[in-house]
Amino acid sequence: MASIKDVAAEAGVSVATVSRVLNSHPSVSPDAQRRVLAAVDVLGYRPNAVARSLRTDQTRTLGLVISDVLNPYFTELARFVEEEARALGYSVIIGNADEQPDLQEHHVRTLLDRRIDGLLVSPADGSSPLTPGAAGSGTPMVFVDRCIQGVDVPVVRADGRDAIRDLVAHLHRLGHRRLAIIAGPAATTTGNERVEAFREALREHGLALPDAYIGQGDFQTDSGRRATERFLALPEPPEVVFAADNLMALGALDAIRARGLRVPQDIGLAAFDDIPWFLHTDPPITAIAQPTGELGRAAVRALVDLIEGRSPQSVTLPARLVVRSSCGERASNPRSNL
Amino acid sequence: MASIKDVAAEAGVSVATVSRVLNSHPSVSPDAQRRVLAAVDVLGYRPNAVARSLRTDQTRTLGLVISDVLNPYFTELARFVEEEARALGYSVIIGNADEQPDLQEHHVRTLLDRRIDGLLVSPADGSSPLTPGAAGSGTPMVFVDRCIQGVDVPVVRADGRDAIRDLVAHLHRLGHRRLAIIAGPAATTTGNERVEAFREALREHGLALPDAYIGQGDFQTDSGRRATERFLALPEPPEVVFAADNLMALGALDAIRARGLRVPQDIGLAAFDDIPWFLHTDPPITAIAQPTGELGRAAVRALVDLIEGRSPQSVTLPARLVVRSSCGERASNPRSNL
DNA sequence: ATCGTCGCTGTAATCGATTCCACGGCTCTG
DNA sequence: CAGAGCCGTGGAATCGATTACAGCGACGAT
Repeated sequence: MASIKDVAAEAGVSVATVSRVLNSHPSVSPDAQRRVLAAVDVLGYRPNAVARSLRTDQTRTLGLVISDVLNPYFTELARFVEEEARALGYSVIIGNADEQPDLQEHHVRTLLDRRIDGLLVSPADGSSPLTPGAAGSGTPMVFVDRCIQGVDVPVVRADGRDAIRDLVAHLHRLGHRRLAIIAGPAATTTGNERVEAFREALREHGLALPDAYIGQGDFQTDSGRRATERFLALPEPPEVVFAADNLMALGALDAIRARGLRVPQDIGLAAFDDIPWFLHTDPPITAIAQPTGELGRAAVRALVDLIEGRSPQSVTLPARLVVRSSCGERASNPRSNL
Repeated sequence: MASIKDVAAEAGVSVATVSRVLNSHPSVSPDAQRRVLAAVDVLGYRPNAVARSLRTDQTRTLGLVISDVLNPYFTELARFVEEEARALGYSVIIGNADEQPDLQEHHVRTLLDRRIDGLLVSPADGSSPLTPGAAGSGTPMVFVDRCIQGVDVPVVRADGRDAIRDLVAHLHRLGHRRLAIIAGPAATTTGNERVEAFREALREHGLALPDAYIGQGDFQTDSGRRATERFLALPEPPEVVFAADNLMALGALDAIRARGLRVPQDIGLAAFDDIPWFLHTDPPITAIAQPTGELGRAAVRALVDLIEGRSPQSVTLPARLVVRSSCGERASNPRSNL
């Protein structure tokens, strides 16, 4: 592949001049510029980003470490992140942690080795040592969706508290009293927060959240299935199951079907995270929607602010309840929540 | 961030020795090795992958350009690709083309600029000039899922012909005669092939595929919706709609619902690409499943073969029909297709 | 005693870019 | 007309690694 030297030779100028033309530096004569551009064209030259990065100490690349690419919520987030980053002139390298702390470590390390300009992380596990360490390594970093307590890094996330309160009110209005939750891993902030918000909302209605109604999940389909099976085996099973993410809701649906039960007649189901498929499940699933696009864009903007020396603030956006029919009542206007 | 020089100084050796230790070169004294390792530890040194890549002319990175990350099929493919690549010591950078040729160009160019060691592409559009050009650029390349005719590059893909024949036979057995297809873009091989296989399978049953029963889609949800609306407005609408990918099937389901029709009583629906959600839609959707994991792994192995100087062959794996109930008959044993 | 060999180490070139500095030639000014 | 200033340009240092080559002791063989 042609290098800057080849271009310089072809154009009859020095590499310095070629570099200046390529970086649109002002002091280049029109003639030299023309010759360089022609040489670039002839040779099909493309600057070597690796060499450039080494010299300039910037890669114009952002790292994004997400907990699980197969989760449509994160896929969507990743898409928006890439879009916004591209608009700002950055590329994005995605690392998929698959909810495994050591995989998360691996990706953070790899990305840091590549000298990415900034890191966007949705930590799978707060207790892993490297990720906080990365914060201290001087690489700009922003948490998205989830965070690690006690690490001083801007966080961009959605607050589901109000939406969960709305959900519980909705369920209470429908006459449901025995409400269960499938929680995420205790190591994640989103795992804890959603349980706490749920518990608090229940308390406002004079309801308790017994331990038996808290299923321990890990944000993966299987754990939703297992937790639901345990609920259904209880002497007094819950009337509604609320899954803390969409994959566990899918697992819950599996488990309910396998028992030969129907939603919502026999048991209600609601989920955190709304995805297009929830409209088409049997029945359509009531869910809490996060403003994924805004989240992704805000996260990139915060990170780029950090990289370019401005100081960003943390961002918290509201989530909202989308009522469908999986808890016992079809939304009054079925088209309204499409 | 500490560089190799700092480590050399700290350990009291030259940079050459440090490099040798880091690359486990044989001729280093145990003493020097110990001192270097200690220095690495003290400084928290990590080799700069950018500098290393510049010198060695290899990045140990693969590029993967896919047509649409939001399509669960591609997401899954990407996951398996990353997994296999990691096992072989490579990282993966994903570029999402969003079915737009110019975005695809952008990503291919960016990846090439980064001097990735190899490129895995699922071309959104065969007519774009850069991607074939990239093949000539000396960067190893493999097509996955889709290919560009006339470009001499190994292809790893699934052949849906037999599965489509099975599907048509299944539909015929159920008494359906008016079968329509929502095709993918004509510029993609998968777009054409599926229509041709469908047409051929129909012919075997003495059925025709009138133009009115071929909807032009672009593998996106909306196009599935629009094509289906057109089908339903026909004086004699089809009895079954076969969508050439899962997103268009989703759109078709939307359109059918919006008309107040029921699946499968009023109209049947089948899709190419099977995804977990199809089990939980109303009704569960009959689909053609690709061996995504095998596809992703085979693609990476072929690419790495190419990179490391072995000569890989193209791979074609069979897809298979998964019968559910969206075409009029519940599978005999509902658990058998989970 | 001398020479070759072997093991270990350091010096320096190199990868492909960016950028500081100096220099030659020109114009402008006093 | 001399000196200052500016413009365009090239030479060379630099980023952080890898690696060819040479040097240097120690040791064994002759």
